[in-house]
Amino acid sequence: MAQRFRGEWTHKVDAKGRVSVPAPFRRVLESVQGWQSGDPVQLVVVLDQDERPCLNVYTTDEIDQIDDLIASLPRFAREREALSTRLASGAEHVTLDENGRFGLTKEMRAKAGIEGQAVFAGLIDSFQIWSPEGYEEKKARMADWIKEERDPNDLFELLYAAQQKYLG
Amino acid sequence: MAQRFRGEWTHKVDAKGRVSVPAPFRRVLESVQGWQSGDPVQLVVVLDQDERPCLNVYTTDEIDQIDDLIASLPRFAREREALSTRLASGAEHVTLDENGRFGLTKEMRAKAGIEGQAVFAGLIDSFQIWSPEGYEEKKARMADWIKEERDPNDLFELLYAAQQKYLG
DNA sequence: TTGTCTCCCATGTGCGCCCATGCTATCCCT
DNA sequence: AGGGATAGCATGGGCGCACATGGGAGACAA
Repeated sequence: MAQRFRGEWTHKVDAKGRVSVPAPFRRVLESVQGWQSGDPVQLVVVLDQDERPCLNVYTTDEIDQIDDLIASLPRFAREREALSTRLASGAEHVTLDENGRFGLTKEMRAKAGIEGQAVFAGLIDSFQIWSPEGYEEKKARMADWIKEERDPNDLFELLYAAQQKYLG
Repeated sequence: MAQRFRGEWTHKVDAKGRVSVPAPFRRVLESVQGWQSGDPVQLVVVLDQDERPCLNVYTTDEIDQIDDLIASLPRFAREREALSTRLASGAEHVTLDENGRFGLTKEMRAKAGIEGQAVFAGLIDSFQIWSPEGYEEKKARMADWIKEERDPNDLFELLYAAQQKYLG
């Protein structure tokens, strides 16, 4: 089992809009199919599907899987275009420089509300980038949601329910 | 896996009706079967099948697949004729100049409502060209549609649902 | 001619590539 | 255990090239 994205880091956004991807995350990005030492490290940055002010980042393997799902839909289906618009138009293919950095475009920064600092938060098979304030708020909301959704308090119960829902 | 069309760019339409194809899109267009460095870059521009004011652009590989798809439909099916009409009559085979530009005919510009600026929007294996206003409207519609369609919260849920619908 | 499209050449700017710096944590040797 | 060397990492900055855009000259049609 490949390593996964775990942990939180806060990094600076420099004058050119560049951010360093946390080194442990780079290790994961390097673990994709076919990557070799020396190859440029690649990733895909996607605006949040729920229009929250944050960016979702995927490995190329992960995004290939999503692309394949979409490609499996009928070519002119409305769903296909709607999903592609979200997952492709609001996205960007990026390669890291030799220091493990990449540039966030002005639009991306604006939509994610990111200025001087960016929080990198691992989500197992992807990670997110938030402004420090946005991230605090998200964490609070998630905690609330978990409390509402489940009584009483067991995360594993939630996981089990989700499994039932999607895997039958 | 080849790179795919991702991201949004807004480029100018010059006095002669020319537009620059975003460089990352050119890279994808170059990735078609048999292309070599130095070869002219080719693409196919098609008027929208739903008669929206936009242009759909495909790689030559992709258009071949669509042609095959149409050929596989029953010869007298209405869908077949409708699709062929759009894809043949309202389509144009184009090669880029050495700066990565091509000329939009007056007719194309008129039908897509494009004047001073053109928005290029990636859709994984094709991309679209819109006027800035038209594109904003489309995105709003797509967002509305997604909101209606899915209960309550995850875009990927919608993706799974679409798969169920089409693939059983 | 006039208008339209195509092939070149020109230009400025922004982004990506590369080199540099300082910090920290780890390891190794004494 | 302590101290010094070292390697990995976050961050800064400079420079050059690729890219977006403008315009001129020629080709072809009306």
